[in-house]
Amino acid sequence: MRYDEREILCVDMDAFFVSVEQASDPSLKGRPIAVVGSGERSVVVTSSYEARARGVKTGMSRKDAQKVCPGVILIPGRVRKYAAVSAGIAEFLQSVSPESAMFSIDEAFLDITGTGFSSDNAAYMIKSRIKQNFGITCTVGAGPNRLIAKMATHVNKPDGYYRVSGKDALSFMDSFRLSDIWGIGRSSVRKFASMGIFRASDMRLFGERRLEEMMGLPGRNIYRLVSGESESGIPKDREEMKSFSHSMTFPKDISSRSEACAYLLQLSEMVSSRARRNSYYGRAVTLTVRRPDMSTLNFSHTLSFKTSATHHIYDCAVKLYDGNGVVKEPVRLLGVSLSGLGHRGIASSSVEDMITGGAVKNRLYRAIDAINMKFGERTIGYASVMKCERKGHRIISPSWRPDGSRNLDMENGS
DNA sequence: TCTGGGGTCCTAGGACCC
DNA sequence: TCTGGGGTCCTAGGACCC
Repeated sequence: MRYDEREILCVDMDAFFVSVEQASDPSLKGRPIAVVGSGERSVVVTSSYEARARGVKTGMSRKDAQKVCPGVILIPGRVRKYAAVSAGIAEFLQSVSPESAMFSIDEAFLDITGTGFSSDNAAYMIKSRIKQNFGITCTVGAGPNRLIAKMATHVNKPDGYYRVSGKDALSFMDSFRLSDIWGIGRSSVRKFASMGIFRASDMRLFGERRLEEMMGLPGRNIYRLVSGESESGIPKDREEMKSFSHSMTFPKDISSRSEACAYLLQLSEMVSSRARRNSYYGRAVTLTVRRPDMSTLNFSHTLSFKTSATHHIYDCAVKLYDGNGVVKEPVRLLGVSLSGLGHRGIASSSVEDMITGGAVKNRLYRAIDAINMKFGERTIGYASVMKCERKGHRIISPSWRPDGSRNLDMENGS
């Protein structure tokens, strides 16, 4: 296999949210801490290495974390703070190479080919500057493409560095279990295990042709992954969003329609105000319903027009709720998503609205958005939403991007 | 008192049109 | 009238990522 003569770095922050908390409160250093969401049913998002050593894992419920690690310090996440640090890091990395991009809030790729830096020099410089300027450590992986650079960060984590040359790429990939390869998830691992394939080397022995015959295109793509093939280019920051969504797991499963509708209104408002703030309009509304047994259903409907109006999205969500018999069983989670996005729409003025006062509603949304922007989320809102037990807007996620229209306007920010 | 939230991409069948 | 093919849109579901 041949690789381009490129030097790609992957810069991965170590326990990012936790590290930011420790940098701003040094008394937390060296202690078992975990950043969590705020709901009763929220989970661990990130934990310190001390907590990990005592069994705390990402995705664990708060209770389980406290059970395996008594005395663990649970800290509700502050997304704005993390986003600000992430943006600072992005700016710094741009100065190292203009061919760089944050891939998520805590991870970046750089192409340093032609910058005059060797991978080793760039890596050590980046590590020391990030430590100096932001008070946190990171791990750098280097390789001929993005996949290998990313996989190389797994070798010496935390606060490490590892480089893989093009000629070592295959044997490097062969050293991983399938489950540790970026892009191969639990479901694929299970499927391959049933075929007697456990490691990258097993799969390469199995052969690309056979895999493609058995699994089609996805088989071939996975074969290429385990062979260390991937794009070497740096992904440009995506400018256009494809969808906006919000969902909510309730403290207790709900079964009344009126309660569900209040939450649907709240979720519709969260989605549509985000769309309006970023000048998007969407056509497709999807309702997500999770049952107490965790089974999850999606129902969607495509409107004949693009909209960013709360009442259009809400009406659609309620129709999907009513039209699919959702009310018959208790609900653990509800979600509303808007997709089919574009920058032109009819605001809140469908033809019916022109007659029924949509233009008035449109002005009302603008006023509500302006007030909430100025004085804080939900300074003004729907009365039925105010009754909701779960006020939402609190759960954090590591995937929010430091810029653009990703959701940074959450609470618990600084 | 198990199991969050926000995204992207892909597949597959059916409807519908040419 | 019968037949088939291609293309696109819609809906539902799944896999995977951070």
